[in-house]
Amino acid sequence: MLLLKPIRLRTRQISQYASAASQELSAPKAVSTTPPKGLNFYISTLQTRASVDQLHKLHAEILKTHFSRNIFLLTRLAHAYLKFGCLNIGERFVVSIIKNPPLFLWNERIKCYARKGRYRESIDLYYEMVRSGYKPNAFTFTFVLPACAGLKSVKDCRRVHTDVLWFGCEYNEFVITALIDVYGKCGDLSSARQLFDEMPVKKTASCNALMAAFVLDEKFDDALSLFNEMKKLGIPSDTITMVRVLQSCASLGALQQGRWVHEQIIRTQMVVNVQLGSALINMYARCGSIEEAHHVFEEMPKKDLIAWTSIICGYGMHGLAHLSESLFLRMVSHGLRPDAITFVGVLSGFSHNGMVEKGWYYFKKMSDEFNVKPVLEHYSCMVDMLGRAGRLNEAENLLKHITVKPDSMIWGGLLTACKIHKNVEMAERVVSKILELDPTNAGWHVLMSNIYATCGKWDQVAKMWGKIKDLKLEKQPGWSSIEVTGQIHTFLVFDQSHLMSKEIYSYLKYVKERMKVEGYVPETSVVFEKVDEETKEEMVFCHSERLAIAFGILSTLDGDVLRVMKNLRVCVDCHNVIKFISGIECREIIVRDAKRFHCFKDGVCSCGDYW
DNA sequence: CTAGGGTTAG
Repeated sequence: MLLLKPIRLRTRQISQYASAASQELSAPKAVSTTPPKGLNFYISTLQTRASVDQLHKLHAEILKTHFSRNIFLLTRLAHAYLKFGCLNIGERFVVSIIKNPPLFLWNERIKCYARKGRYRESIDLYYEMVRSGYKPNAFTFTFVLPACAGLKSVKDCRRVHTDVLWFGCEYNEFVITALIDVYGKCGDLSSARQLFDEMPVKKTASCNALMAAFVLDEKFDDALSLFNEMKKLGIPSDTITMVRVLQSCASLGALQQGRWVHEQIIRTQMVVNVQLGSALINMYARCGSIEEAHHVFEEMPKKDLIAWTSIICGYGMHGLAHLSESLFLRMVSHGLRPDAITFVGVLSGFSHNGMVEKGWYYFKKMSDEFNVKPVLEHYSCMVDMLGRAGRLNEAENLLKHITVKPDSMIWGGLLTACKIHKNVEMAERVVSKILELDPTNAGWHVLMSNIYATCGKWDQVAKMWGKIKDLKLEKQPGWSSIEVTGQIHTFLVFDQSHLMSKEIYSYLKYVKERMKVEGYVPETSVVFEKVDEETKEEMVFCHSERLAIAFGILSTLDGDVLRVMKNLRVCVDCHNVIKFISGIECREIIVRDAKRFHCFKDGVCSCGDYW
């Protein structure tokens, strides 16, 4: 109690000085006649400086007074510089003048390093501080923990976490939220969840942090249940919550839920800022409704680079490369500078449409005109584009001459092209490169064995599968999902676990018979195992996308659009069957595969059978 | 004298 009084007195004193100072500033002539300024004047003026420039001027003024060696004032000055992000100047003060900085200055330094992305230095400074005998407080932890997140360092995170307990900050909600965030970003979801569960009072920010952890770990269902839980508990959602929820809907392909969230945003008159707008565009695009994505885009009052990039990528994914290009040109005419990601969107769009010349043109334009240096992803688009178009030698040549080190994915694009164009010789060359870089991924072995199978080299196929078995590699199973009345249903290959399994299989049988009447022969070349023709038919018959679509047809109304998601690429036979179903059922069927969208309507697909 | 969670591709 006794301590409070002088502090109150001092605050009043400072504000008196401050108002005197502002009067002084509005009457410039009076400067020479005013009495010398006191310490309090400088301290309060320091807090009101709006720019580094103003701070420099005040600094110069202080150096001319007898306060030039006043540690208290210089500490505040260093603090003010650090608040503006002037790390070098701030640090110079600490090194040369302020030998024993007070806690708040340590905190500000740790924060400054962390915000500049110099995470290691931020964390090391924290350790140095503790070693020097300072007691960190809750502020310290909320500054150093994001640095641990930046490095994704669980080791540092745990060490700091023990300090949180040791110094008694484990009940501070800011600290807990920061801890949830770091554990989430480091991939330790269970620690994040445990901290969250033990929180007595949960708030919006802590929910958002856990939701981010779910999304990062691809636990989208959990993210959505947490969102529902928030509503039940009466915890308000904000734009950050909505961004996370929309990301989850986008990943799940849950269009109906996404639409519902959009309605909520409109109903609650939430401000649609660029982040939320981009998240909406992305959700609609990735859920197969490019029209709605475009609508959101046009309605956004302010569009930044990311909003433009989102819609450009959206059109690219949907195989509408000409629209993607015209939006790109519109963006440039609005004076925005495209970045590396914008070009990935544009180039991948051309790649899906086989527009090789346009692709090359933009690839050159990128560095010549926009000063964007090509990185691995751009080369990857070009290799896919050339390879898919059958220009395998050009693709291989490009890969040999790039300045960056190719990864297994980019070689993988070429390997896929080798499969499409049945070039075993190049494939063998390519796969050896891939296996040097990524020897334990079963996917490459499978792909290579499939290439051997297309050419009838069954002894080699057997050899590849032998390797998979010897190395105990696991093949990624194919799955597809579909949203029906807001519920996501997931199917695996051969899946018979669904409640409507019987109906699904008999529907598919019916489709097959109708197709056979019209002269359809199952495209069994996609089955790469040496089994008889009948078994092969059975195997493609049970592909997951087919099960999902059959279920969709059986459980929705005539004319409803079906939207299906698949983790791998669609096989040729399924592509034929889906085209047929879209014709006989008069349905629009939109399938999102690992790379792009296929929109089936009236017996044809938007990809023009090029994928 | 300082606080936590956010947008785009592959």
